[in-house]
Amino acid sequence: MSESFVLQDKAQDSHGGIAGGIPAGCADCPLRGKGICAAVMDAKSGKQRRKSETTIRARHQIFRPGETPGRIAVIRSGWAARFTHVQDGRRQVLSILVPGDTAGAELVVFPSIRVPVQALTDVSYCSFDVAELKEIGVEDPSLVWAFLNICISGRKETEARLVDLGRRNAEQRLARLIAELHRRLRGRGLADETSMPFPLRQQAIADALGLTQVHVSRVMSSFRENNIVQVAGGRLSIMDMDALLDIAEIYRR
Amino acid sequence: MSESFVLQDKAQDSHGGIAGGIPAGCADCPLRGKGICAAVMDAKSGKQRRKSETTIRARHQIFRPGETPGRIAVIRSGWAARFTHVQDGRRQVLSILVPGDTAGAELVVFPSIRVPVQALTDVSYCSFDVAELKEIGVEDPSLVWAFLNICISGRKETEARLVDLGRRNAEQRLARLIAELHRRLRGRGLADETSMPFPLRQQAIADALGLTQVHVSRVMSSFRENNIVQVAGGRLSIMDMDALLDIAEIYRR
DNA sequence: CGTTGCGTTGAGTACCATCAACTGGGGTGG
DNA sequence: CCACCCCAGTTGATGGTACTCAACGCAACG
Repeated sequence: MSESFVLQDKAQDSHGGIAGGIPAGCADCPLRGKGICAAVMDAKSGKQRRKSETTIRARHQIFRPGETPGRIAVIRSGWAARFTHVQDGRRQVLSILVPGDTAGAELVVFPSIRVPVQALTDVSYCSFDVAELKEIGVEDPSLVWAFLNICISGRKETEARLVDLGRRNAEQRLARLIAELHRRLRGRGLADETSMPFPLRQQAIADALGLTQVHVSRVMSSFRENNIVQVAGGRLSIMDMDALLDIAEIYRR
Repeated sequence: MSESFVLQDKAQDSHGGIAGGIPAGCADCPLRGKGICAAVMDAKSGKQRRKSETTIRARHQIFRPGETPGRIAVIRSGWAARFTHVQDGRRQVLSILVPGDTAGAELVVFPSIRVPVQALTDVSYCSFDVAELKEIGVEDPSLVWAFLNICISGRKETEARLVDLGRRNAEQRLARLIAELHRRLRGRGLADETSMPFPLRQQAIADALGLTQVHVSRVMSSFRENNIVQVAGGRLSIMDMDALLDIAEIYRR
């Protein structure tokens, strides 16, 4: 259903305008021209500079609750998850972040982190200083619109997940998660037509879908037995896209 | 968990600044000075005028899917719900709107309605023209920030609900819904310490919590039997706030 | 070669759904 | 005024999806 990432691919401005001002390391970045990066680099003032790229190991946290990092992260490679804990220690994953996604956008409004972000694989990300972004925003509202865009898209995505948890069974949830991830990765050139990188542990899937790891295993097994999807070597292959979308209740035009 | 409505009560500017430009009907509005209304009325340009107040009957829709109303609604009285349908006809309520809440904020980014909004009671609301808002936003970014604020707060709320559906049982979900609504209404002076207006049908609660109406009835009954909450005459009374917050796993400082 | 992490599988169970019957209030029309 | 219906909610019986607990397989790793 919802597009998670509607950020319009802005006109390729690689050779025009502020070409000379492109921060080092962005030149070859596949995310250049999209999302926050596009908005920042389109900004009239040349103030903002990408902070140095940071790398963080799998299982470590990019943002910790209570922190006030003062910077927003754009994932450049690897997968991460935003999550919360409940009383008894179980987790709920709020969203899964793949390259091109933004973490910590709420810092524009709230100074401190309430939703920790954990790297699911080794992750490298670029940081943007919130204070600088705000300054730019004053002169150039298009940046703020870009934020609004990201925020509203993210909310749409969260709401889609809410419907899944409220009104769909485990098979549908899993089928939809897979289809959704595939669609997002495809849109960024990170997956081919029937397969994609898939570093998610079953526990992470369970935490995202409101299930237990054991049950995710069962549903996965049933998908495998029915030749619908298969996971091997860190990749997921969709063997029967029609069946998958059928279970997911996603209809192509 | 989350404040749904963090919009700072801006300084009372009723007698300063643009006092002369306050649209008719706003003068006595309790929402004046909050949220979008505040941002619009603080805007330097005097362009925006509140559209005439609209009233809509219970069960009717404020926004219909596919529509491009070109205006955003701020609920002035009554309750409404944003929802979606799934294949088999069941519904999932994405959020419940009470006076002061905004409906259709996504129209700033997407022109057409994807999430219908239904009035749960008779509802009256004020409309703001999206095109005009955008114009104002160009001159005065603070309006866009107000939108960001609303959007991020809304997302926080949705995510809190996501955790409920993913990781909490029916009792906890209901307790949390009640506590949350009470907190929101309290913040707007629409509820007293232990009771609030409560026009929700059990089916609407079920649709919000991912349950069936029958099960909501059972949980409600158990709350009543344990003297925790009670619904009568369109109002809900919290007889035992400690027990309620305890079930909800909400801890007061 | 023990350990650790991840996934699989089985047995028993709980929570909530489903189906269905029934109550009671409020409106409407005969 | 009463019969009727509709709507919202209650209650009971039954069943299924997903949870819990637990054992086990397997690969990676030190």
